[in-house]
Amino acid sequence: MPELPEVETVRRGLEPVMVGRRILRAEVRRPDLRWPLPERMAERLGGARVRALGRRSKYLLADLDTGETLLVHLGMSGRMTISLPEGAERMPGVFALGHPPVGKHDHVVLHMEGGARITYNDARRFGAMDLFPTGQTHPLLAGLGPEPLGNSFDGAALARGLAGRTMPIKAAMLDQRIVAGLGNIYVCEALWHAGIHPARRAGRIARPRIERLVQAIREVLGEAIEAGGSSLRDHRQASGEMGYFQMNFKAYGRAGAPCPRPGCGGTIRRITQAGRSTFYCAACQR
DNA sequence: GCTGTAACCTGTCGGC
DNA sequence: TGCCGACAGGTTACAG
Repeated sequence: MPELPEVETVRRGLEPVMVGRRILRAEVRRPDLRWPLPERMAERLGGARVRALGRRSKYLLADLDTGETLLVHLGMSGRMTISLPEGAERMPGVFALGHPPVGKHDHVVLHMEGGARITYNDARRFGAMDLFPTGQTHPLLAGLGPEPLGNSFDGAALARGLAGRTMPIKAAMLDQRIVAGLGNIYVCEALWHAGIHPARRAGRIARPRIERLVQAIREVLGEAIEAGGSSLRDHRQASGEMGYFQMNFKAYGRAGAPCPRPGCGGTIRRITQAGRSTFYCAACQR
């Protein structure tokens, strides 16, 4: 699913209906996501006020005034959608009024102060939720590498992460310990922009090309967030709207199409690496 | 310790 | 129209 831009888009959509507001009631309809939901989650969320809504890598983090933080991961197919009751005052980021009927894969529903309803839907149940003491580091966050849009991510940091690695650069960029938040789509896109072949050994990429890759990652992620993420099968913004970055894909999902780099003339190819599809241009990615 | 692969679960799409 | 297999944005466990 959702890679960093999609999760950030969802976070921005949820912020106006969550931050500063109380969760009046939490409804757990199915407790077995990737792991069982935390004990008494509905009781622990009910009545809590959301102090802040942040993001680390692909995880959403809601700090509550109960001293706990709600961690949410959307897995491959998870969605968080907002609905407002009929007749409610319109809010930024929410364009539809009226609560839709609860769906088969709506696993958790948060009834918010102000009338908004936030629904966590995840058909494949690869997603996760947990509660942990605010200020502590959750085990799932402990080993994460630098945020690709943060100040600590630069050529030197990436070079340190790749040093000595014999795995393909594509696999290394998907390793959340090296850089956190990238997934299959944006790794393919960033490697295309940087002109780096996805099968190249990670530890053998020259420093100037690593710098170029860092720049490509920042640009691709930044542009994707501005476009509201990419909507393929499952992703929607919290408002229910689609994202539009898929219109800008240069390599991902374009097997057989001409490489869009001016003057290249190559063709986008699809290969399988570590069981995942990789799209690249063999002519201009070396 | 590092790397590659299978598995988790469900929906969608294309081919026959 | 219906069935079947391939594939899908992530992450973990395990084998080599």
